[in-house]
Amino acid sequence: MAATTATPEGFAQKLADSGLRSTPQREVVYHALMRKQDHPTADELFARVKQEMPGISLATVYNCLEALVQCKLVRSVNFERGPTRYCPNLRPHAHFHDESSGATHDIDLPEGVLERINAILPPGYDARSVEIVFRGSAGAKR
Amino acid sequence: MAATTATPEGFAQKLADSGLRSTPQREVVYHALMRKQDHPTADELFARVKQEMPGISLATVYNCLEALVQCKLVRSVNFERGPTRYCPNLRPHAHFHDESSGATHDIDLPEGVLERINAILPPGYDARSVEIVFRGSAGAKR
DNA sequence: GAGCGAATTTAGAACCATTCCAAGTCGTGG
DNA sequence: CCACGACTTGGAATGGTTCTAAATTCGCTC
Repeated sequence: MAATTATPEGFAQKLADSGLRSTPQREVVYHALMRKQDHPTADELFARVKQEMPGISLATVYNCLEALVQCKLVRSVNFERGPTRYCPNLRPHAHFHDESSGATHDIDLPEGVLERINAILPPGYDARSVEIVFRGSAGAKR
Repeated sequence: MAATTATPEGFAQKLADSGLRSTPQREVVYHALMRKQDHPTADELFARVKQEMPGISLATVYNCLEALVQCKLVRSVNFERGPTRYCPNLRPHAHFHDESSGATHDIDLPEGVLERINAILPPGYDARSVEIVFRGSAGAKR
C-alpha cells in the first residue's frame, strides 16, 4: 500500500527540485506507470496514456519519462538490448527477469545487502549506483 | 597470467561442443578480443579485425561474436542503451562502469558472493544468472 | 490583463546498433 | 570429386530512441 508520493504535492515538488515543471502530460504518464506495477516500455505506456489523453505524442512520453527519471520519481531498467522499461518503485531493489514469461519482478534488497556488495570493490573505486539483474524462471510460487 | 583457453585446442573444441565450426573469422575475432582486455563494441572489434583480415564484414563480426557467446568463449555486456560490449573474461565477475572515462573494469567476485546474492531471492525464484553493474568513478588508484 | 521569454509539446525526420536476406563460398562426409 | 549444409558477405530493413523546428503554454512583469 502507501502510495509513495500520492500525486499532487510531492510530485510537483520533486520536479521543481530539478528545475522542472509539473505538466498534465507528466502527471498522466506518471499515473499510468503507477497504476500498473509491471515494467512497461515507453511504447506500452504511450498506448495506455493515449486513452485518457488522445493527443499526446510518443516523443512526449519519452520526454516525460526522461524528466521523471531525472527528478528521481521513476527508475529506468534495461535488459539486454530490449527496449528500456520504467519502474516507479523507488526502494532499493534488484530485478528478476523471467525468461519464460518475459515478466519482470522487483526483488527488494534486505538491509545491508547494498553495503556488502559495495564492499567487493577494490580501493579507489567509488560507486554511485549498483544494478543487480537476475535472469531465470519464477516458477510455481507467486 | 594464464591465457584461459590459449587458442587452438580448447577453442575449436568449445565451438564444436555447441555444434559450431572453428573458422578463420571466428579465430581472428576471438584473438582481437583477447589481445586487448578492454570491452570493445562490435564496431571497434570490426575496425581492429579488418587490419589483419581486410575482407571481413561487419555482419560477420556480429555472427562470430554471437557464435562465441553461444559457446561461452565470450560474454556480452550491456550498459544502459549503449552498444553491446564483449568480454573474454570468463571468471564470475561484475562490471564497473567509470562514468568519467567511459571505461569498463572487471571486478572479480570473491568466493561466495554469488551464493549470498542468490540468497536474497524469495522462494520460487530460480536464477540462471546474475549480473552486477556498478556505475561511478574509479579515481586515483589503478 | 497584455506582452515576453522560457519551458514544453508535437510530428516527423534522422540515427544507429543490430538483424535479416539472398546469393555466393567453403569444407566435409560419402 | 560431388553434394549439402555451414559460413560469410553486402546491402537492405528494423526498431527503439533522439533530434529538429515549429507551435503552444506557462509564469511573470509592468
